[in-house]
Amino acid sequence: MATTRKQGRPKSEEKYHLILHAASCLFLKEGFANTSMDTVAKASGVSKQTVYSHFEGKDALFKAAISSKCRSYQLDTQQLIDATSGSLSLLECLRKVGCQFVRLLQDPEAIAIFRVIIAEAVNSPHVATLFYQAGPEASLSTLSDVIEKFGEGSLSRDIAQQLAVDYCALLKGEYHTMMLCGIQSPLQDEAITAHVNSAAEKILLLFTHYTQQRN
Amino acid sequence: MATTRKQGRPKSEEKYHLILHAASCLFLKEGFANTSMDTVAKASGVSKQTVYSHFEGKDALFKAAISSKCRSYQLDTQQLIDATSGSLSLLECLRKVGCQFVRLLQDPEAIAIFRVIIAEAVNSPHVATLFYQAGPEASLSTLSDVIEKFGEGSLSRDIAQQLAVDYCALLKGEYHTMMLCGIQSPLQDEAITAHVNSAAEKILLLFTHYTQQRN
DNA sequence: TAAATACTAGACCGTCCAGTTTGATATTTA
DNA sequence: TAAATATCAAACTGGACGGTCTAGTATTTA
Repeated sequence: MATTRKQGRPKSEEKYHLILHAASCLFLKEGFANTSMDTVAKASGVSKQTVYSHFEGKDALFKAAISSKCRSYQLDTQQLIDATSGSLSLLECLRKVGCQFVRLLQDPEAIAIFRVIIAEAVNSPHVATLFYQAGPEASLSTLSDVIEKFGEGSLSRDIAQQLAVDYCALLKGEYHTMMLCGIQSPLQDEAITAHVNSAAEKILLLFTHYTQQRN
Repeated sequence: MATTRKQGRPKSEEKYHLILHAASCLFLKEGFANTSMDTVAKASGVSKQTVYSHFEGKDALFKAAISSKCRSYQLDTQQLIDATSGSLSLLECLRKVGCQFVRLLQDPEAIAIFRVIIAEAVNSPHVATLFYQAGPEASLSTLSDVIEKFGEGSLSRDIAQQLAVDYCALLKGEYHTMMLCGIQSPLQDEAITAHVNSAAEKILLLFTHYTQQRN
């Protein structure tokens, strides 16, 4: 019984992914309510019945589509860990991760995910939780690891965590809210750098304040 | 022609407000898509036709309802202005406005407005802009006035503005995002005070840093 | 009183849409 | 080949909803 294959024609994995991809795009572009199952079927080049054979219903499809998108939106944690063991100073390290973070915040698709999540948070709390854990929570946790490491023992885990939250908050600033409201377009590269530098310096100031306090 | 009264029975102002109130509640609780005109009519104790006689259609009603709600969600600016001319220190002043701000951020109804605005930002950009100006923008502007005043000339308008944004960002922290995602309930009073104190101290640190730099 | 407008209750229309059903074809295993 | 399952195309069901229409009643001004 090594491989108990089901009898009959197997479900096409390709079609599964076609459907998922089309659904993700549509949900992000149009929102949950404005995306119909017929449209999804048409967009994936598949019959409606096939959509229903791969996914139980609209809710299940939404959950699957958003979940798959979440996976592709995370900070590059490996790069961060490399940075701490390298020769970078805290300031340089903060700048590096800050740029990554701001680019993530500015990404139109990430904004779209955020919008859809918030809109459906009441109806799909599970999806919202999933998104939060895969996105913000994971980023914060990595960032606070980095900060703690630079503290070299003179910074409690709590304070490191708090500095990570503060840094993210400063990086968001007003831009994030404005983008969610659709009244701010993504920043240019130069503006991003300037913004990140400013935020990183502020955090560094707080960091030295907290580490000195300990001495 | 002092008062050119229209002939016939006048529209009832009371009914207008009943409709608006019911619509606001429903839009906030259920969102735009999940609120039907029939439900609005029923909830306001008015016939459907009357709803349509007071408002052109669902979009117009939404716009009016959200606009009216926005008006009731602002920082108490008068109180802030009083505070600056009183004997309060900057720290005390920051604490005071911070508490007000956090309470606003935590208010379930304010969160609901935010959610609806974000969800409909693409379809109703005008409403989103209106909300942003009446809410966040107005608060920020008042707050930066206060900070600038405390700078007593040694703080440029730009820096004051930036500090105001930073303060708001720190006050939001992760809580705001979490609440929008529905994975955080409002803080207790003690927690609010602690959070506000911590943020205010950080801003004070930055404030003294920037003012000393000028000397 | 007469004209004009507001309001009600409910039927009605057209559309959209989630999900089902049907009947034929394709693919896979036994 | 036969049984089993996937897929397709298209029709269909049932319900929700935005918006209109009707016919009768209420209120206001001239």
